[in-house]
Amino acid sequence: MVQDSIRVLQAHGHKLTKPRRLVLEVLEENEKPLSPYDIQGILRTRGKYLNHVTIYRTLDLLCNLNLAHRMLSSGGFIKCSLDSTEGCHRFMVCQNCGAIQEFADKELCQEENDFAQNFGFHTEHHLSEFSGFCSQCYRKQPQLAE
Amino acid sequence: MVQDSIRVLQAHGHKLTKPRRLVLEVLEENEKPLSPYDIQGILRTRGKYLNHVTIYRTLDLLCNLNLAHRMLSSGGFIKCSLDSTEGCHRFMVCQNCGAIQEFADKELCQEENDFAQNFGFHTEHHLSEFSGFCSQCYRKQPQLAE
DNA sequence: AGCTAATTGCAATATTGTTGCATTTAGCCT
DNA sequence: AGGCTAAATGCAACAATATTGCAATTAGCT
Ligand SMILES: [Mn+2]
Ligand SMILES: [Mn+2]
Ligand SMILES: [Zn+2]
Ligand SMILES: [Zn+2]
Repeated sequence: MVQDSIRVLQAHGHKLTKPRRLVLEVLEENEKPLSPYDIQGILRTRGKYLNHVTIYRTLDLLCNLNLAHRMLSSGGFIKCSLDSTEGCHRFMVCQNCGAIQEFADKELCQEENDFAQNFGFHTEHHLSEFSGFCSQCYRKQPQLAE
Repeated sequence: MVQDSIRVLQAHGHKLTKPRRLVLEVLEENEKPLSPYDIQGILRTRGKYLNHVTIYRTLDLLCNLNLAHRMLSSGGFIKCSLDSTEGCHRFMVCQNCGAIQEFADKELCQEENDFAQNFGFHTEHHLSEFSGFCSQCYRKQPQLAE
């Protein structure tokens, strides 16, 4: 919900502006990653103009608050679809249809922390992207996954 | 070793050219991620000029062969420091000094695969970046990690 | 309603990435 | 060793993405 993001935004002392609400709305509606200029384009088709600088700055802010993420695979931005996963953001990216599913798992985090600990590394944040095939694409075109 | 990468390169039917060797050497020497233009700059200080297009194309190739990776955190490229980890590339990134340590773990992969399977997702590749503090930075400035 | 720090838009610039095509070259074959 | 050719490079032009400083606007407060 856009409303939830707005709450977080304000809880951190940021203002709720029209541009920020518009960007949040676009991210909310799109399950696939969007570039800053994608967002600008989508808004333009609705008669809403935002300067790209504003969009960049908004996305920066949202990423800092973990309300959005930048995907490694595409470089585009996507809304964080989970709450209270501070420090753990995991994505399954279908290499066929591009669909993205975010998930989180405390046990996985724990195991990863332990593993890194062996190197003397103290983990604060976990970020991962698994690429493969979503259930639909796997069923439809199993040969792709050979 | 640059030599190892060259072998992989040739095993896939690609030519070993001067530009490719130069890029491999630069990646080999630098433990931190470099952008294409960084690489060009480094080479220039040695009197070696490479067109940026060539560097882009070389990095593309190296990434496709899993001889290099593009880091999520910085966007820069870094040499893959492990062999035979086809489909699994994990990094610990020190948020203080920027040092990067690559590692891999089959068990972790298995658990992640199983987890994704619950969503009907068939995982092919694992990519992850953990950010935190390397042993040195953690010792020196424990307050940073609070 | 008025105040003010935060935010936005604008303009200019910088950086990063792509494409088509002529030239060069690595690896192979005499 | 010298020639052949597909692969790779460099160049030029362009396209897309990203950053900065500053003046104008505005959200959230009193
Ligand atoms: Mn998230
Ligand atoms: Mn690797
Ligand atoms: Zn799919
Ligand atoms: Zn460190």
